[in-house]
Amino acid sequence: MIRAIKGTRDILPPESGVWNHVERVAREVFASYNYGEIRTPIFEETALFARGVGEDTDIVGKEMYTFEDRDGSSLTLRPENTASVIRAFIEHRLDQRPGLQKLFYMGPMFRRERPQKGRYRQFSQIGAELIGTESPTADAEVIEMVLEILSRSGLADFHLVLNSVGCKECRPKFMEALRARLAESGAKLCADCQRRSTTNPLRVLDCKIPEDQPVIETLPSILDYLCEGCRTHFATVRQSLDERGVTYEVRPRLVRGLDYYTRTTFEVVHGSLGAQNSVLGGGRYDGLAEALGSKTRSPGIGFSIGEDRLVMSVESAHPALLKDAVDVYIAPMGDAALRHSVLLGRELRRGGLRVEIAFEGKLKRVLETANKLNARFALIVGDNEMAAGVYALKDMTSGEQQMVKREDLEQHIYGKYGTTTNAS
RNA sequence: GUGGGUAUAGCUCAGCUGGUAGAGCGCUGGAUUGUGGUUCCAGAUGUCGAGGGUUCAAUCCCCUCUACCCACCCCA
Repeated sequence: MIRAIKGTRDILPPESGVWNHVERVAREVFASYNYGEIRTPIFEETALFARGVGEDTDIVGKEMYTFEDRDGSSLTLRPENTASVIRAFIEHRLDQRPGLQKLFYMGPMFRRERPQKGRYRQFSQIGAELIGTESPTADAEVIEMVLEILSRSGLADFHLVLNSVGCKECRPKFMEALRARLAESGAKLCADCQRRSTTNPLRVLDCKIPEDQPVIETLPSILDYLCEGCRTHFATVRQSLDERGVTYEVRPRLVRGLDYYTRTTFEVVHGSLGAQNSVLGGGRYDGLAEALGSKTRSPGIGFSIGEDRLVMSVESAHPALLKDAVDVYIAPMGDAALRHSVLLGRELRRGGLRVEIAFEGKLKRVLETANKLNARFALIVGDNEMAAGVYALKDMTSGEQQMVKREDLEQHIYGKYGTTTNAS
């Protein structure tokens, strides 16, 4: 048997309905903030990610799906989308367009990691980029927007953590101080942290081992090293969030996995996700466009939601979304009734109802199926009905059945249930 | 890349100190020629993950492999 490749999976109904639900919500929210969709290729020149994401990141170092094309060039399946968006921004001279560039995307990304709960080799992200402003109010607006997507998707108990990682002026000073401190007292830390001290000192700050905490407490905080510009920028971001009523936790030890972040970084975590509790991450990247060859300075801020994880959280909060139901299940009795039902069903469908017509089977069997499919109504079409021009409409929940004229069907169905609420 | 767990029917899982398999759900038909949900009856479905070893005999014990899950690293 041929199976899906490790770390990839099929999304089947009814779960695919939850995916559609969160994507629909995201599109609505993006539209309300005036973002337009950008669709970039799924593979790019390897150099784009090497330069854009950062040579020293794990993503570039060991997780990319890279392959050689027939002409010998090196291509890579996109491990994230910000680099591609900036590449497109530069390539199409979007900096020359009026106003800010506000772009969103959704789609699959690829990283060759060991799969586990909430982590796949092909996974999907929903993200957005706001390019062309350094305004801290923009940072706050982007954060507000992404939280709006979460809450309108049905998530309630998520937690926003916020930090500033400084700029190319002040971060090196902090890194220097951090390395110095680690050189002094690093020997008291766990083996992992000793390794991190040289490979990725920032990660030491994020260590969860209780025994290491006393030492970690004494390590310098980035917030104490911010330059004047970064300090006021961060203060204004916080003020704007406060004024919007957005609650957050400032976590000076919040570390992001990509090299391009400057100033504001943020992350949202949610329980129910296992060890991978981060449902989205984002931040500002003021130097990225120039690093990728832009002639004009094009500061930006963006985020990306782990759609797989968001869906997982929404499902745990709203199991009902996984129960999709047909509105009307039509049970024709005999060939003439079936031909009649086809046209009747089409009318109801055009009226916006979710309708299924049983092509074969005895009435008892058909009603059984209607029941198993959670049909709200069964509509029985037999000789009596066709002759009289009325149909037996059966409410599958209450069991009540009444004869309804053709033109009154929709009214009866909607009258009882309002509009349909199917996720998909 | 490293560690742990699991692998038996379509699904969820039982299966004792070795004697080649069971339940629930689902599926098919019937009790009921035009009425589902609750009952009742009957039925179909397994290379017991793969390969090798021990044994008279292996789903069970041993070895190897593979897949999946969880965790580490790291991240969405």
